[in-house]
Amino acid sequence: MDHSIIIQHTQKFIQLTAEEQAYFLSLLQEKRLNRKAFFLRENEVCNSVAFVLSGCLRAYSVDEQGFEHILQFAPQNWWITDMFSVLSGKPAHLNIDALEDSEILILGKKEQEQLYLDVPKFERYFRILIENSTVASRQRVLDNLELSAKERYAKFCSTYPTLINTIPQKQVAAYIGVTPEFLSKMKAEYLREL
Amino acid sequence: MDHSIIIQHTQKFIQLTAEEQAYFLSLLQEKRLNRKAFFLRENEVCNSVAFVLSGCLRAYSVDEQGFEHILQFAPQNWWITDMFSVLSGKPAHLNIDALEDSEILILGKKEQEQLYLDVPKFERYFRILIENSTVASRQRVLDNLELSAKERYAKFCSTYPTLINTIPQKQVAAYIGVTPEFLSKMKAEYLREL
DNA sequence: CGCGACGTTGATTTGCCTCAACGATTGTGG
DNA sequence: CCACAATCGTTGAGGCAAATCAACGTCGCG
Repeated sequence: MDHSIIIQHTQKFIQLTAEEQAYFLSLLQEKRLNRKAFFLRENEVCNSVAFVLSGCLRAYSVDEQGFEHILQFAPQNWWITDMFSVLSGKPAHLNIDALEDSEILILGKKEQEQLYLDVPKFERYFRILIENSTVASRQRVLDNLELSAKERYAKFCSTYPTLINTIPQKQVAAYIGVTPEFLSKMKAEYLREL
Repeated sequence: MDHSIIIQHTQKFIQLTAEEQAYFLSLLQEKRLNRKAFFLRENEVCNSVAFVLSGCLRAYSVDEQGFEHILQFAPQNWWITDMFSVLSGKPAHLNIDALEDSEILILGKKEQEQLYLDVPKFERYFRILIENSTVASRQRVLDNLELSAKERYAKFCSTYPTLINTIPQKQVAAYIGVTPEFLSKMKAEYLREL
């Protein structure tokens, strides 16, 4: 696996010495996830965070009628976890699995806390990531309140241009909050307009 | 104004000496906001965070058709700001105003950064708050995806029992994402069932 | 080959919106 | 202190966006 990817990612936010890089990598556990394999199942307690080296993961919940609703996609260079479970120590509400064969690096909660103590720069790294995550999820709340299904689809296409061509369309539907049938009809109408 | 309220709030998360408390308070600027007065207007750059001592604020955006969509209520003991604008230095998308006569304490961005340097415990305080905020807004995204309007209303009532009786019903509608007319009809139906 | 997952399309239904009219309450200026 | 406007909540008739249900074609894969 190519671990340089995660180092490159940290370098967008903080400067690390070679020793700090090596130490950081030593705390990470690598793992392959085949398509449909789980990183986390609901009702398990989650005590780690995953970084995606290749492939794509998703976090979703399943409602009473068995429908999946996707909270987050995590393609290359994204972190993913159930923050509620990690912070509270309670069982997760989310499922996290792989949409395609993927390679991930896992950072345990204990290792993360130790990392903060040994290399405080990482506090900054993760703080920036969580700040961005908060801004993004708040914006998504507003998008769901003010945009129509068509507008949400258009916004998704412009925000995640690479994902549209790689993941099944029904996964996009489960993210923007419409049925797969309706998304299909929207696309047909959209293309007819061109 | 009763500044002890904010000290009590910090004490839920961190332990402060008398000196640290006094220093913290010295960085805060107090302000009265009458009903309908703004803390922030969209297109302004926001460079501070507000803590509500009394009253209630709200953060909302206005769509193309002039409809308001509420992202957050901030009653007593809540912090509120446009995090996107504070972090990026770009113009705010949100409006923040007072639903009733309110008293707030304002912490400027510079003062906050100085506070982190002088009393690192506050990094922990604000980190915990932002973590909780992330978990909450992510959960709200899922709620909007999987719950019906009736269920969202029921959840709002159980999550914010005090707010239901103090704020106008149309504000609740703008938060859960329905028209005021439809919320009225839902309530009528709800009461008829009892 | 045959099965399962996916996408498409059509007919029908429904949850929620739109528009309009009407009291009740609040607040405000004369 | 009253008159009036403004805001709010309620109710009803009708409309639309999106869901539901069902049928069918396609593709990848064991």
